Amino acid sequence: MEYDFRAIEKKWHEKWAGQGTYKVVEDSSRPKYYVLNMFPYPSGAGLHVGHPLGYIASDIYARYKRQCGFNVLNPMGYDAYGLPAEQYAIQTGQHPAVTTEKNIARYREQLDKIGFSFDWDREVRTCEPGYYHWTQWAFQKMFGSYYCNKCQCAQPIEKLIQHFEKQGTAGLDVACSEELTFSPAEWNAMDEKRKSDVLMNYRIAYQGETMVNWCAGLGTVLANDEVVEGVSVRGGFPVEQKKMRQWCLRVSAYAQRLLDGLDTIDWSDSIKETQRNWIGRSEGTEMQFKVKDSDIEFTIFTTRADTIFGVTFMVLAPESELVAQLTTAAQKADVDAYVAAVRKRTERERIADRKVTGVFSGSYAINPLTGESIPVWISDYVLAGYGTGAIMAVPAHDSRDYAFAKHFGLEIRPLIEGCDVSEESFDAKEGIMMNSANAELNLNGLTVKESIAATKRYVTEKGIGRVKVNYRLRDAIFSRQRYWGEPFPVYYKNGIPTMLPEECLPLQLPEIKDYKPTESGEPPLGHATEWAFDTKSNKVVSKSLIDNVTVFPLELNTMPGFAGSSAYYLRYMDPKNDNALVSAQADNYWKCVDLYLGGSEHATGHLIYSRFWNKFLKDLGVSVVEEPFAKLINQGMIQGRSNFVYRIKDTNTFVSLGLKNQYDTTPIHVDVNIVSGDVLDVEAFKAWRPEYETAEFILEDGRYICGWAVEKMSKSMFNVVNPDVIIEKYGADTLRMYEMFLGPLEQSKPWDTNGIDGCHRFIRKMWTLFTDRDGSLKISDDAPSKEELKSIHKLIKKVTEDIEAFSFNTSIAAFMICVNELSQLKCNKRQVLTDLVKLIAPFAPFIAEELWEALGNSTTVCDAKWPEFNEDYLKEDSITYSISFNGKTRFTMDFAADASQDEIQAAVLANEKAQSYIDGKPIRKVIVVPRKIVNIVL
RNA sequence: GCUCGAAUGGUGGAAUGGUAGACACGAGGGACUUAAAAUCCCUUGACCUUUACCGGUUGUGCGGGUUCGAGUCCCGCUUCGAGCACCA
Repeated sequence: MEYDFRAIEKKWHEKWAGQGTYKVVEDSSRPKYYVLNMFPYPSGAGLHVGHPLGYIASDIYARYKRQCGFNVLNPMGYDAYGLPAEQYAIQTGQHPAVTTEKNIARYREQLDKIGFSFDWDREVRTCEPGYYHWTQWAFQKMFGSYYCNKCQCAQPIEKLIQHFEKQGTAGLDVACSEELTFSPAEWNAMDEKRKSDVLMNYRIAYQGETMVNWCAGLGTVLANDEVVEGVSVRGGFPVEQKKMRQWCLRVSAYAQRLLDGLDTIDWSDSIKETQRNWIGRSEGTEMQFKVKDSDIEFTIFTTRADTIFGVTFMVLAPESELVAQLTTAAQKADVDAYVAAVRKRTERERIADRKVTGVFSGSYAINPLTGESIPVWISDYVLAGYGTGAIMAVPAHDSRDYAFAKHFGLEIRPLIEGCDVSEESFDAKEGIMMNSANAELNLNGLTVKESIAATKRYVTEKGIGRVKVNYRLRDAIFSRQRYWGEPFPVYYKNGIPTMLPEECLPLQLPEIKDYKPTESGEPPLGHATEWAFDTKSNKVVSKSLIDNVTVFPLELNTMPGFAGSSAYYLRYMDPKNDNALVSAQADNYWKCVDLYLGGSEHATGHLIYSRFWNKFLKDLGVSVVEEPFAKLINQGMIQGRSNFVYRIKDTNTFVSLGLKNQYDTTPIHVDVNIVSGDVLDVEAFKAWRPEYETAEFILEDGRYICGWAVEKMSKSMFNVVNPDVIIEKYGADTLRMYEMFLGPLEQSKPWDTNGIDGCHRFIRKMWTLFTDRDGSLKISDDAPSKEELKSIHKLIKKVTEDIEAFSFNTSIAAFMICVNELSQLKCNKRQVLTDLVKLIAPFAPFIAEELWEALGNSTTVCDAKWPEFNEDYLKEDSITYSISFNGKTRFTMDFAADASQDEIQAAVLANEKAQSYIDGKPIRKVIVVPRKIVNIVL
């Protein structure tokens, strides 16, 4: 019986499919375990060997858990809506629905070959109406909710309306875009449109006129996490700030819960830290400043209330509404010019060029503690979107204020004893205060910390300020001016956004011919002809029927990519349910994802949105847990290992790596698939590109050696390795083993096909443990020897510990050692080999099934009980200790395994050789390290 | 600038404060073979010593410290990676 992996893998693939081996149903008699991978975007390029890394790791864990008796949910699906899918469609000139379908089929084919234990009956696709029904449903629920700060949860908007009717805004503590004040009478007098606008200020899904990241290159607005350094993450197009009316999600309302939740989940510190940074909680003080010779008051936010006596000017953000109010007639021309100039600058220019700029408004504010008049300036170093868009400037103790003061020649007043502010500001929150006293408040002599507390207390009591917590986290912009996304289930009733009745969901994405985005931001859905809502028949009808009486226009924007990926883990629990996102019964059984695997690049995107979305669903009573992903592992990226050939300049001659320094050469990327062990297949190279057909080579030792470098795996570097090619040559089991063997799961590491032979040899070596050269099974029912039992139980212990710690590379090393030992021992004992098959099953399921069957089992190895470790087999009769003097090993001694430390110590000191080292010198210390070393310190 | 993480042979990487370099690749040598492939065995951090065996020195980015003993812990750097960044 030769190890014919192609036949074996085909056979088991069919059996698994035929027998529904991986079908999962809720089973209250067994504990559940939910393993999940971040589902892929089905891109046009197909999978490369980097993609399945996380899937393999989670599949190993899922299979292990199943063998340990858990009912394991391990689903897979596709994140099919969104920018990448649409960009690919546009590039290839095909409809996104067509390319998406094609790409999914290709992904599925590739995934299937690797032997995953996915329950494909639970597959979800975000672009299918049966799925996005519930994305739209959740959006409607968010629209119909506001966030109560008192009870820290979402509430139905009807409750808020009742409050307005009875009390207006009095006694309200809710999340909002801006603080409004009105009486019940005023509320009741509002017309429908006005009421709608007011409620938008409170809804969790709301429409707001906000500064957005507008990307003309992609023809859409983007969320903050989709923009890096002023350009779009997708495509790298410039992004500018623009005021637009957009749908937004009030993620900021959940900032504190998102922060607190981090302490309850098992995620890496680095990703928690990233999220904490992104949420950016900052505890400070809001203070009122009166404007001189005016009844205008404005509020600033500061974390350094203690420095109030050092304020020498104020600064407003150019976008602030106060700018118009505070600018004096004399300064108006200058201010207008400045504001216009700032508006012209894109985000990118602001980042690239951080010049100090600003303009005086002409007004003065009154310092509430000193009564001094202080000039109010306008500068773009103050951001409109953070705090109140206005600050008090303390140049002595803030480097930005310092730079501004120096530039415009404003006063710098130090407040901390002994600090030198002649060259730079003293920003540290330490030291003893000075120059900080008025008739009622004396901070002099206090530490900075004490002063902050004292000032907070003072301004609160005096009613000139209050303690305030600010967050950097902004609301998520939820509209995209693109075609390929979930349509909003919204129509416009005379300008008032209105939700479609729930029974009309899902609102299906219409087929249109021209789905390309437009530079002006006009959504492609504007081209749809059947895109109006008839409130009489509750049907989508032609736009030509719009009469704004019973037939109204539908929303033209679509939802962003993260909409569909925010609650998909819930849908896997109950993917075919037409009546609910998930049934209470399924939800109560599976609860949350126990193990979530994916890349760390989603730290500030998907992983925030998903947590937010889940918290909202929890408030609604749909999700049963506060945090959706109990444990998160971020697998590292697989990088490419590129190969180079060296062309001598202006020739078609290529010189081997070792000789290239003798010539003037240009390195050229060469396809890694025609290079083996850094040796170029010269004939394949000639056939690779027409221009190389006549290439000549300068060889060393008769071979052409290529150079190499680790780079991102990408088509343009010709270093993409397709898993299909590896599987064809070595089999899926070898691929799985090798991906895990490459290195620690969470670390980025380069793919190097050269090393794969080691894993393939291991698989074949294991095969020969079971079979004779003539192909017959060579299993014996004799009792195993002591050595054999020791070897396999060492493995059981190591592999069990390593899987629990997700240290798969070291467990594979342990397999290699064990199989080597068993080969040396010529072990053919059923008991030992049965355990070996059970242990290898999660890693190499195909060969495990084949051998499991060969051992005479009729069930699948997936349900084979995980072997139990027995410590007795590892016990040794005697242990060799190294005897050291002053840290240097001198000789060895054997002791019984159960010898006590005292016995060992006494025996060593009585030993003749030891005596010769001691040689009458006093012994300071004897250290007996269990099972290892006896160190005698003289 | 702030926060977090990393640095070990030619390569990927192992090492609860206890014999650094497991395991694998690559390389070198050998066995089998007409030959090759496949397979198996040996060597493989560097340096020194030796005909050989044996033996020695040194060695985990750099500089200190704690300890009988440090890749591992502490302090101070260097370099690389990641996140945040006029966030008041």
